[in-house]
Order: sequence, then structure tokens, then C-alpha cells
Amino acid sequence: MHTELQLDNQICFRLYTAARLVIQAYTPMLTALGITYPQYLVLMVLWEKDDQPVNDIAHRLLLETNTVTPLLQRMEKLGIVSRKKGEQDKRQQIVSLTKKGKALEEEAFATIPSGWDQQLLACPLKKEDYPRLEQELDSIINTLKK
Amino acid sequence: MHTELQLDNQICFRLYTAARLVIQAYTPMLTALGITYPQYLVLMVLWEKDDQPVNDIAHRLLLETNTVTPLLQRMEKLGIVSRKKGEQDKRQQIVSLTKKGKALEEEAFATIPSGWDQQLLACPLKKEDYPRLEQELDSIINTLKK
DNA sequence: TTTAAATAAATCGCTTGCGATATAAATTAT
DNA sequence: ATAATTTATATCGCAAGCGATTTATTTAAA
Repeated sequence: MHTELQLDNQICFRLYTAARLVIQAYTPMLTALGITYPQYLVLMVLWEKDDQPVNDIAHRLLLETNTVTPLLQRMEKLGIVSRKKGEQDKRQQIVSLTKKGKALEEEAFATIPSGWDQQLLACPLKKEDYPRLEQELDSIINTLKK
Repeated sequence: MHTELQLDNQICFRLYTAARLVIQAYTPMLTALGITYPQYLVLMVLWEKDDQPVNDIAHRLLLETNTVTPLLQRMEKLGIVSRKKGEQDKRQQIVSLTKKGKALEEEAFATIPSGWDQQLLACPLKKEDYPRLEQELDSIINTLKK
């Protein structure tokens, strides 16, 4: 019986589970908007700065282009982004928000932050605990990203 | 520009990213053992207690059986677990470690804990920070699980 | 300049994760 | 006991993730 190999001692299992459950908690709100969680992430990137090449979006999300390209293709089919070949660098695909993609920002703002607060009402984690938690997650992320 | 909808303010994005990167850090060690991360989770459950029905494994991992069943089928094909119909309750499938599945515990113990420590050498998170981090993740998990 | 190396996306194959549904066995209700 | 309900798995379809490879374009080198 190796305690290092017990599920209860695994920070990784907690991260994996917390991430899944938090995404599940977002899902009903996102489904109402017609999008998935990774699509929501792409939208947040583009709401911050429109007209970005695939690579920049992928880097911002710490994902590979072989994940992001199909994601963007699905989003294009949904009519929330458009893609066009880059002017200076023809290898690039510049991704832009459509009118529908831009409109989703207000829809998301109207439902998601408040809905999320609801979900955490019963959580013993207090508002003042979040900054440290975020910092600690960031230090894990920064240590492991290449 | 809604700050609530910025990527940098999303605890969820941090959890999602940290989980992915930590799993990526485990992957080379697991690949050497011939398994994936979710398969490793199932093995940890069975190393703790062998001969469990699918449902118990799924509950322990907070996963649905429609995720766990195919996972177990792949593990059976790999020869690390076996499944047999339950004696008392014939609806159940009792999952057991094979000799190979049991042997993997020592192999994992020999490589994974030390390999993981290596990965985090450069991480500013100190050993004494982990218990609180684990507690905070647990309170998120416990709040969101049904 | 012509070639070689690097870069940006895309494609392929496979494993997860999960909503929805189906099937079989056990439990409860009538 | 027979029917209705619940429970344990399994199956199906689709969206991610990601390793590996491919294609097009750009940059660097010979």
C-alpha cells in the first residue's frame, strides 16, 4: 500500500475533478447560448482582442493548433467566427468575431457571472481566498508550461 | 469590456489549464507504463480495493459509467483488468486487477512519485502550501458534486 | 538564387467525457 | 404473482485534446 499512489493524495486528481465539475456547472448556461466551454474560451480571447491568427489564440489558451483548428471550424459553422487568410503572411488564418459572436458577449455577461455566483453560494471558499488560489494555480501552470 | 468575462479572471480556466498541464506532465511516465491518465486513476482505485463493480469505480472518480465502461473495456483489452458478472447481482460487472495490473503498482511507485517531484522542482509552491490548496479544491468539488 | 530549415495550419487516429438512449436484472407496488 | 419502477451497464453520437504527420508559405543559408 503506497500512500503516494492513493487517490486522496493526488493533487492531480483534484485538479482534474474540480476542472470537470466547474465546467459542468457552466454547461447549462453555455448550452443556453449554444456554445461549449472551449468555444467560450475562444470567445473570451476574441472579445479581448478581435482578428487574431490561430496560433495566438492557441498560445493564449495553452492549447495546440490541432485542438484549436477544429474548434474554430465548428465555431465557423455555428456562425460565431469567420476566418480569412492573412494579408502579410498567407500561412495564417485570421479569426474574427461575426456579429453573432460579438452579440454573445452581452448575452454571456447577462447570465454567466451571476449564474456562477449562484453555484458557489454553498461553497465554504470565501471571496478573499480566491486571489491566493489563483496565484497557486498560476504557479503550477507557469512551472509546467513550456 | 466586461472584466468578469476576461480569461485572466476565470478560476475555471486556471483549473482547466492546470489539470491539463499536470496530466501532460504525468503522461511520459504513464506512457512508459503503457497506460493513460484516466486508466491510472482506475488502477489507483483498484489498488486501494480490488474487485469492485463499475458503479463503485465511477462514483469514486466522480465519472459516469458511460465514461468508465469503455475505459474498462480498453483496460481489459490491455490485459490489466478483468471483468466478470456479479454473483449476487447479475447486473453488476465486477472489475478485478490481473497479475499485470497488480504488477503495475510497483512499477508506478518506482517512477511516478519521484518523477513528479522533479517536475515541480522549479515551482514556487512549497510543500506546506499543498494541504490548504487540496482543501480548497475539495470544497469546490464537494460544492459542485451532486 | 536555389536550397534548406523553420513556421502556420490542417489532417488523421485514438482516448476521453458526457448527454441521450437501450437493455437486462432487481426491487417495489398492486 | 404480475406489472411498474428502479438500478447497473452498455451503446451511440459528438466535441475535445493531443501525438504524429502533411501541406503551404516564409525565412535563413549556401
